[in-house]
Amino acid sequence: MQSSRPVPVRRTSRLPRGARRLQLLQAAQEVFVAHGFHAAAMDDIADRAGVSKPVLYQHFPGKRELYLALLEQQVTELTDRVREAMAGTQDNRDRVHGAVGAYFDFVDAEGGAYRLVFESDLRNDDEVRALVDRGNRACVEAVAEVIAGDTGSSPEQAHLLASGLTGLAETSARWWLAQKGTLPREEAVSLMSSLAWRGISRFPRVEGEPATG
Amino acid sequence: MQSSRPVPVRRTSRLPRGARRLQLLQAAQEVFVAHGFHAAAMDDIADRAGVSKPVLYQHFPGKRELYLALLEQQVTELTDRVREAMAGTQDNRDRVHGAVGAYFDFVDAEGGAYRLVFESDLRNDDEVRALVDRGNRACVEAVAEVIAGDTGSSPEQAHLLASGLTGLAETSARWWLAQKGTLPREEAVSLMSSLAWRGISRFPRVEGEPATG
DNA sequence: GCGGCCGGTGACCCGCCGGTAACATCCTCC
DNA sequence: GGAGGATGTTACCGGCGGGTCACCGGCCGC
Repeated sequence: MQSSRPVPVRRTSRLPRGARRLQLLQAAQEVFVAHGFHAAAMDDIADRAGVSKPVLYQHFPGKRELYLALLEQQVTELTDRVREAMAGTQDNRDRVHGAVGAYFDFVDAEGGAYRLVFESDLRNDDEVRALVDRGNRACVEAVAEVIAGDTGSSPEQAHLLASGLTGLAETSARWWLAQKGTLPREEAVSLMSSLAWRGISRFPRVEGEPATG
Repeated sequence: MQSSRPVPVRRTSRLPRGARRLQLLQAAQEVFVAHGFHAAAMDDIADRAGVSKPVLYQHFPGKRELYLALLEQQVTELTDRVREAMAGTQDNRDRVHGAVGAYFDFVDAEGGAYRLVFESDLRNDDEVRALVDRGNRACVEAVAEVIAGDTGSSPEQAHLLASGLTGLAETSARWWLAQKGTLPREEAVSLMSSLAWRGISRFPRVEGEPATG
């Protein structure tokens, strides 16, 4: 009963520029996450998007720039989550719980995009290194500010402590992800935030903060 | 006054096989550390050793194998340091201090070889990933054993806690290295081991261990 | 209904780099 | 003092993959 027009369902009908760009980013992310930067070929990405290679170059100047666009997204994603966790409360115990949770959520996000940030195989590229470092420093800074404010630590000490705590969160989140299934998220987050909190609370001297279980 | 024999001081006189092999490993490590696996060319390594490329292939079957040999050295180096720190005392506070110190020393070793382990850009290679993971797990395991023994934690909890502590040590060590000069090693290690110890001591329930300042 | 243009394609180019083949040199040992 | 086997060298190959060129086709406005 329908018109029997041939229209043989092109694998991916033509897309307006904006939509195509998003689809390409999606495809590129999947490939980069799965294989890393070096093992990912532009042909792979184009194939994954059901499109030919020149289309990629109509939207991005090169492989590296495509990668950088995705990386920046994820770096921003993580730093936002961490900053929100730190700014969202005045209770330091909650801050720790929230920040640890932020790392767990980031790592657990659909698609494994965290790999771009934590397992990039292009860190020898100056721009990539700068981007990743900037994200790291932003997270450390957010934590260090509170530490410096609430303890007698020097800025150098506060930053070192903060880097340790972010490392604790990142590493345990990744461990939990790898062992997924053995511990529910909430239990893992609670466990690790307890560890972090017991460590950092009442450091050198706190300005009046109850200890916690 | 000397004999005017031409003998134009060969850049590197011939070497017996064993010595050459060591020299090549050294040169390769320098190049891999400086540029990572992908950006390092076999020609670079050969040049660095003052030798031509085929010599490399007389000693190693390929670039990947050369890299793996170096990587394994460093993985072993780290796990040995950590295991020694855990086995070298019965005092858990000392264990924490020693283990944190192990990470700091590893990261601070001449040549920056730690990058092979912590910043490898070949983790998408199965064998590389397996090697790095094995090292990580060995460190986590060494720490988790003590935690599981001295607290009421389940094995899963103990391993998660241990992974967090190793992450704390690794990340803070690398931060300290990057900021080198602002804090002396002993102060940094003491600070971070205090943080870790305050966190982990008296976890769920310890079997009788004094808290520490 | 047709010209232009936007979105898309197949085929190609070429530089880099891992890996090798063929040849040179020197040291040893008899 | 010369055969033989290490040790090294020069010159080359081949393919992988990033990046581009010339071309196609259908839809839109006149």
